[in-house]
Amino acid sequence: MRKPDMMGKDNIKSKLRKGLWSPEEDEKLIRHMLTNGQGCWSDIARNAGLLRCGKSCRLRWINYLRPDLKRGAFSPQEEDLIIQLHSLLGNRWSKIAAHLSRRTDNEIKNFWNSTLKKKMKMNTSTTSPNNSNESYEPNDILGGIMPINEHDLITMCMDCSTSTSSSSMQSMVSADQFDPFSMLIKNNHYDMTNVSAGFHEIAPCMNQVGMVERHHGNYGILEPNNKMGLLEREFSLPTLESRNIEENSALIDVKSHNNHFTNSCFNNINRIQSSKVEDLFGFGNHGHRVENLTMGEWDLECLMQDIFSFPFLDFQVDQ
DNA sequence: AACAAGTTCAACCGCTCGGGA
DNA sequence: GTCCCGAGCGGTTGAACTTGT
Repeated sequence: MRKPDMMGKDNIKSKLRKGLWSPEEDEKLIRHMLTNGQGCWSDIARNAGLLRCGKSCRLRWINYLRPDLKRGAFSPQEEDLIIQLHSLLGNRWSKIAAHLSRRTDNEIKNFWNSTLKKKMKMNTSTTSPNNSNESYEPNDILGGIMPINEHDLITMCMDCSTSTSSSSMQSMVSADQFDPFSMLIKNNHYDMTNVSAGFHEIAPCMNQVGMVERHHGNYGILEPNNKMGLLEREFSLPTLESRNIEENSALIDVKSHNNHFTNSCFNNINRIQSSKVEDLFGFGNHGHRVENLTMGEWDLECLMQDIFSFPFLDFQVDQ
């Protein structure tokens, strides 16, 4: 025998609307959010007079109705940044979104799956005939790869020290791919000579390089007294705290730095030899703790933050 | 003009995680 | 300790739209 209230819950659940949102529903939600601010989503759904579950309201607000969203096509800079971040973070869309101003994880995910994935695939097949059958799939975590052009590859080969055999280099870098993380380490002056001793020797250093914790994923707090017109979408909301790129008026011009990037990278190859960073650190094995840090925890945020301070990445004002 | 095939993207689903009782 | 609930995340779906024939 089921409890009466549970049956009531089921009744309510079955009455909830699904599918596309109507303009009326949108307006109700916007109006409620602007007058009452963010709270418990199931309460919001109820109080706004919406026959939707809280989850649906949250998604609609975050991905579509939020007034501080940037709509429209992704700029080349954003595209580059997504590629870069995805090579480092993999499918951690929310983390990637946190570094793109006013874009949602859903939007980025869709953009990646519909556009960038194909582009990467095409790049791979044009620059590397040997890999033509392989789809572009970055390694799970920091062993991610980044496509580069043939010129850069040649440059890298020339820069590579004589102590590095071409075969050992190939074991780390395929014809059109290389591992950016080694370069990240280099640019932070981490001593890669001892890297194979284990990640736990490096992790403490990472907290000493001015890596200040930054919080992501908070979509801001609404001003309850905002009286601006609903449909004009000119609400004065606090900016998203995590939207650091444009707030810093800066976007990475990745392409122009491939040479710096790759040269720095390969200056380290003779030290790192053929070991991939993920192998050295055991990143391939998710969930393993190394000195109280899991991969998900060990300051990817800080790492990403630090990436943007690296000298090899010029920041340009995006206007 | 009509249809098929391909693409995009809003929304859903299932899962994990954290906090509170 | 564990149960419940809400928030958030990533994968997936399918309707709407676009492009090709």
